[in-house]
Amino acid sequence: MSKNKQDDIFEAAMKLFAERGYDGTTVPMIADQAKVGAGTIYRYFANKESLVNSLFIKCVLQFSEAIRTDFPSNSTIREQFTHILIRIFDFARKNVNAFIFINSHDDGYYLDENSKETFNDFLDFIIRVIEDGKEKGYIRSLPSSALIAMVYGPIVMLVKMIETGKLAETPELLKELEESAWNAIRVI
Amino acid sequence: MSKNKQDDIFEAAMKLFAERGYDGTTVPMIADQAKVGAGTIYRYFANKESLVNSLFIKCVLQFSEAIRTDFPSNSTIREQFTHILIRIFDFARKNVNAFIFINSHDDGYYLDENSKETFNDFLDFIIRVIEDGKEKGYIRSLPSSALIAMVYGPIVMLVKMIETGKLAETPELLKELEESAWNAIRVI
Amino acid sequence: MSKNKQDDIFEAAMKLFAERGYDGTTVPMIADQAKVGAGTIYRYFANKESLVNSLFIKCVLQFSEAIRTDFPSNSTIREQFTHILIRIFDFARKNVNAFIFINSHDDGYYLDENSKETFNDFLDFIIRVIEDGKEKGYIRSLPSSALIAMVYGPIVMLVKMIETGKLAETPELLKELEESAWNAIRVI
Amino acid sequence: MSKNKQDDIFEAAMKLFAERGYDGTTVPMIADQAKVGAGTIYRYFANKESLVNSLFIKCVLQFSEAIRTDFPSNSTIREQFTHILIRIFDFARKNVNAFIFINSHDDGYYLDENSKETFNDFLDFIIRVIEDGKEKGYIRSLPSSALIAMVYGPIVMLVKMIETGKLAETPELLKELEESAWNAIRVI
DNA sequence: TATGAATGAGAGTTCATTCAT
DNA sequence: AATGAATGAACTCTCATTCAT
Repeated sequence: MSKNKQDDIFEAAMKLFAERGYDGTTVPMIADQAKVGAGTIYRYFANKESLVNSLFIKCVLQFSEAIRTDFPSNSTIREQFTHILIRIFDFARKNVNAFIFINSHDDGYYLDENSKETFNDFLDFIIRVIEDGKEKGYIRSLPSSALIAMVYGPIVMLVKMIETGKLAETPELLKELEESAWNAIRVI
Repeated sequence: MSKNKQDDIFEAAMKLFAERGYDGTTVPMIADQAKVGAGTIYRYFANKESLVNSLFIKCVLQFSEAIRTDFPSNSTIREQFTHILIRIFDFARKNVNAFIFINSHDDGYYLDENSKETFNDFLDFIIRVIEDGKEKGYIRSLPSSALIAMVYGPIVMLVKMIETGKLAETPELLKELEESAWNAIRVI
Repeated sequence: MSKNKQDDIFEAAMKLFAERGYDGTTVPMIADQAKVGAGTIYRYFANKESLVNSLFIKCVLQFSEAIRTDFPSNSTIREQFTHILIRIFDFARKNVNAFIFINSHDDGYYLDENSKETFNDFLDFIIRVIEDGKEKGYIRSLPSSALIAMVYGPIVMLVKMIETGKLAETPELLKELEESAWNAIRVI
Repeated sequence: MSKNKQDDIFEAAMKLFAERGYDGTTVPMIADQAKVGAGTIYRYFANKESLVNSLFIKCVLQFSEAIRTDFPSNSTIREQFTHILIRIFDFARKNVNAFIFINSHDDGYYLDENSKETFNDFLDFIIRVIEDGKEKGYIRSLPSSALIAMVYGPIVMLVKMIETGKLAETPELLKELEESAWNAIRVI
């Protein structure tokens, strides 16, 4: 199949974790999906927990990079906001399983410190943008986590709906969403 | 030590499912938490799957009723919207575990048709209100599920944040959220 | 079968450990031999290691008691020596598996501190008798552990031989052995 | 880094088997210790069982030869006895692992007929010396295996004690032991 | 010839479920 | 009606063995 078995395992685990959750996914399931022997997984990961953590970090870093690359640091807040939303949707479209996996596992009891830190580093970037917007008077002065929830909550839900076919993805929809999300947090 | 063992089991399962998910929760864990013998659970439920499904339906019906009771059918869309948001938050505050349980299990592979239907019935009520608003020109003409995502997504995320202590719940916050949510879906 | 499943497990494990060693014995083997389900073993012992340790301590304590009961503290060294040898052989005859198990597992890497201490407590009793004999001038002034080896080494080997049928046990043999062993350590 | 990989494997296996037993030692452990690839072991031995058996035979033959070389066939029984004891101790000192390996594996369930026969051939040599001594009236008329146990049992135990540091090896100790052992089996 | 990545059978262990009490 | 000891299927993980390189 592919050249790299570790990537096959990552891919398989990501898909299954996204669909059935960490505890609902067994190692043999992952092995089947990745088309490798069950023992092979243990050549690449110390155990199942180590696998989720490695996968989580990998996904968060990819996600983070997707958003930070070419970030318009010198543009207006509004443009920065648009950049982030577009990138999130782009990432989610191209990496549905990664996106769903991240959002359904970010508070798992099996995540280690390293995973939590990586996730928080990513959040910090977003929070800094928001804080900046608040200071400059463009964004409402609510707690940053609340602002994130207002913008990010809908996206997570929409992506799940699109993935399960409950909603058709259209450029118009994304444009409207972006506008709505901005309306939700901007100072009027 | 309630009078009713079935309710003790429901309560225990809800708490644990909300915290650790369906597959991360074992029947003995539930029995311990409910302070009943493990075998007792099988006097009330055919098996673990039957327990989640019963619990899910029970929670969704409670949630549904909380929102529908005293629904201001003859008021303005804006008032209806406020009613729904307040009731959702009220419910979430008084039944954190139920609220989190519903939102983290509504697409579980273990849910049977009955559970899915009950959940859809509930959604339909919300959708009807939204459709009405769209027809009357108060709400943007986006797919109803997208509009639900825009309003409900933030709430789910905020409640989780409040529950995990990442965000303090204040009346002001809820008011702001309500305004934001309305801004997100209203026709401007 | 028996009334007590824990004892069935102990008995089965002892026999198998004596025959095949700790690592050569699997938990399913023990379950089969004990006529219990494999899972039942884990109701009585946290894991396989905990089982060997519990068993080891149990056996050593039984062995120790067999030797110390009615120990003739006020008799001559020679009589004390005879007492110990007779009791060791009695114990070995009535509890072949326990005897072989103790002697083949007393330096296992899987033994915990508690097990080692229990075993050393037992050895200490023997050592004290020997030291007493040395002080009184009846026993050669060699290191006590060397003296133990001289007396105990043959016994372990003989019991194994008797168990595997390479040697027939007779009262005469035991008498001779006792004499030989005494000759080996006494001051001539 | 010897020239001969087979010997490296033998050496590594011997050390590990002596320390942890056959079942407690894995093939990768042996490969690591021998500084060869795990697959390489299978170029020299059909499987793990074949490896123990080859190693066991090799060790027993070395041991046997160490004792039989320059055996004083025409000397007194006493001198022959001394020769054997000295050679055993010499061998044990120079080949601790081989000595411990032999004595802890001579009744392993994994030994094949060939191994058992080689071991018995070795024992037969000792037995013949003993039988000779019994006939000539120098050694007690006990079963030869019992006499072996009386002499060999202490040695095995002492060597283990010396190896684990519980006892210091001194020329005096060996002399005393030799005397004791002789006292144990000689006709008085 | 030598390797070590890959494998799957089987190890230790857990847990949904049953059933004698 | 309620229990929890008992179970075995299924889980996570290990390791003897194979085989492409």
